[in-house]
Amino acid sequence: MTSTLGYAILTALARRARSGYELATAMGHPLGYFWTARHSQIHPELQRLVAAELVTFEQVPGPGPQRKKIYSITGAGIDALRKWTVEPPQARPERDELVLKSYAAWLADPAETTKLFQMQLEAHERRLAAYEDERASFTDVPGCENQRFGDYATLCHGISYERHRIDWCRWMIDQLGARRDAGATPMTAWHDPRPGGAPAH
Amino acid sequence: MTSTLGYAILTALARRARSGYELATAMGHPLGYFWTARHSQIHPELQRLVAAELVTFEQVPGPGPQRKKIYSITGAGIDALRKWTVEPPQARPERDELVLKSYAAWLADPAETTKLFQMQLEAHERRLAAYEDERASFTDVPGCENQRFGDYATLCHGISYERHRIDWCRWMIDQLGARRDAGATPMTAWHDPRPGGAPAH
DNA sequence: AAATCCATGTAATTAGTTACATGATTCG
DNA sequence: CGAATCATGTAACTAATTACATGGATTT
Repeated sequence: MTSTLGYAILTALARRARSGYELATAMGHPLGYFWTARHSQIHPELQRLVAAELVTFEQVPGPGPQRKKIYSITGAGIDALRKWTVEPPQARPERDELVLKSYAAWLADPAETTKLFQMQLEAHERRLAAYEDERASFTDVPGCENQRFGDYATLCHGISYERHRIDWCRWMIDQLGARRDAGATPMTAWHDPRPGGAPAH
Repeated sequence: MTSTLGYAILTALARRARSGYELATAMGHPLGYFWTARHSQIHPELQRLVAAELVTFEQVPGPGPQRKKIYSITGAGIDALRKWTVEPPQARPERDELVLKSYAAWLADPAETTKLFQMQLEAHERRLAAYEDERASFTDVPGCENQRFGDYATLCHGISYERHRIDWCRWMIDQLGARRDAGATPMTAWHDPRPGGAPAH
């Protein structure tokens, strides 16, 4: 019955008890990289989770109008989360505006399209660098029963995703700059660099 | 003013005129891989696009209650689409249920989590094989001013994406099976296979 | 005769964003 | 004293899905 947002909140509370405010800001890093919600969505969802007895709260004094609530996950909450974790995710329809733009790119000015992909490429490169820095702060690879395994696994996903995006943006930029008569680069050279030598990242 | 769905429809109509029904089914392949909508969303959006004069329609007889409408893009529609294509996409919050599950995986039974990732891996492998088959049907790489460039570019994106997902799922499965005491595999060996030898795909 | 496809629309509901509303504490 | 932070909530709106509603043509 619980929505995916509900499970995202349970996932966060399983790590430690938090206030609704903390949850809303935690939907920044690292949870926000793969699930986000505003406080206006979080507060009503917490009320539903409390009603379902998957979560409880403890009222603690201020700051603010003395009404800070610290939410924690219950035993039933942990059980529900465990079950949900191993169930196949419900298929979400893909909606990727940049890919859509690439599908319409034949209509646009190649120089302008190149600028767009250049900007996107740089954004992905910045994100990749930040993720790699963060990964470097791990001295060991946490075992899968360790809470920190989640941090590491999602970081690995982020790094892999940014690299995929960087590869594709670079290929797009190359295609957009290719002389029509000289023949475009077949994608294989870009996207299957594993066996032999490859363009350096 | 036009929504992204509006531009997705313009992108489809720029290729050829279609009925609302055809648009709804075209949101299957290939457009559906990066933008989808149901007919209940498409029909009202078409009405808005007609009102904005970005699209016109021609009523043609049946089948059905003699009210089939063939929509085509106008000159103003092409202009609007060209402008939109090179503008930076509006940031969409990431929502990835599988990554969220990986973040909660430390709580779940590793054997069950492995099953989940194994299923996901197989689905990605099937999709990759289908995309690669489709790519093989291209005898040349279309130039970026060619309408078919859009098909090729989005196909390349799909192939790159599926490979990234396959890499990550395999790494997850490996981690979940790793003996805790023997030490987990550092991600670098999986995710940075470029310079040296790498596990075969 | 029934099922499926072609074809277009509206209504109800859920998910999510933006804006509105309030108020104490802390830092500069 | 003003701005930022901590803190919780509701209201209005947009986006999107599911369900409701209709009906002719074609295939089994």
